[in-house]
Amino acid sequence: MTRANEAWESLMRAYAVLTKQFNAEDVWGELTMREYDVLYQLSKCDGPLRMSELNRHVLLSQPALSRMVDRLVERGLVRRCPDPGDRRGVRLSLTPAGRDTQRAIGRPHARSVARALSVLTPEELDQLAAITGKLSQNEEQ
Amino acid sequence: MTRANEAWESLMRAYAVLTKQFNAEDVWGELTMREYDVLYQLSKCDGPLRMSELNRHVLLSQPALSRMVDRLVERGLVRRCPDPGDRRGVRLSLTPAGRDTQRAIGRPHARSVARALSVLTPEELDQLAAITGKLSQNEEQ
DNA sequence: TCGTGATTAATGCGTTTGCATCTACCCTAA
DNA sequence: TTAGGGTAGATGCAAACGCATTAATCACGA
Repeated sequence: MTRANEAWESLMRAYAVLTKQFNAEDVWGELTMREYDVLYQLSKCDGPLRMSELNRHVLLSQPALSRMVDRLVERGLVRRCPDPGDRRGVRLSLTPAGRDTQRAIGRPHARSVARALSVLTPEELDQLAAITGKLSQNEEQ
Repeated sequence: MTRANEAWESLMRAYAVLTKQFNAEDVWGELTMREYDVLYQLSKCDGPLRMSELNRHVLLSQPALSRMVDRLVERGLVRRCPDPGDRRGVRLSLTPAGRDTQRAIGRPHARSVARALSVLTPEELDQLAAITGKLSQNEEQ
């Protein structure tokens, strides 16, 4: 077993353990964690986001994301507008209600995250962010 | 945004990007990535594994895991035996065919992993493993 | 011994997912 | 201008998922 494989396994394990822990917390209200993730990704970019761009950051297949956006639009949390420059495309953005919901859930969730990662030193947090950032950068081989 | 939150987001992003990348590789044959994960977890422990223990390491709800094991048993890859010490429990282990399948898929997948993580130095790999290991250790708050 | 609460895994059921496919649109080159 | 290949996102459908609940067993104290 190489070092790379051990590192990946350890990363997966941390992701699984922490995700389960966060999911068990009682902060999600009317959303699932996956739905929150979509709202969060949209909240980060001020401008509207393309479906395909959003799909790159979310762990869902393209059809699953398409339908999840359907539901979020129906619930009044997300807006789906045609892209003026590309009539195939779609521009997604949060509605005010969507932004409120994201914030209301994001606050306590951020506290959970901070608590779970409080076992790390500030240096380790920086190292973790730097290393994982490097990993997601070279998206294509 | 605290350092902890940035680190967690970066970790999530790396997990999403790499998972999608691995999933797109043509190495999974008759298994899904989630099914492979179950076989892999079983392959790591030589002794039989309890359902609840396995569920701790896999990103699936308890009922979903129960039914996935059903399918894997039906396909002859996993054995489900009663636990002699606790008649509520179940002991899971790989069949020879399950072990073969895990190895056949694990080899090329391990190469994909090594390639994807080759952007990191050996020191970074060690740091990543150490830090994520620390994260999954304090499983309970 | 018995009863109460906790734990383990399975099942009913409505919802969500992924795969394959489809439609609509973009883009380049002949 | 138009044909052909590529890309964006939606849809049909079977499979898989999560939530809530159940059945069976354990464990401990009265």
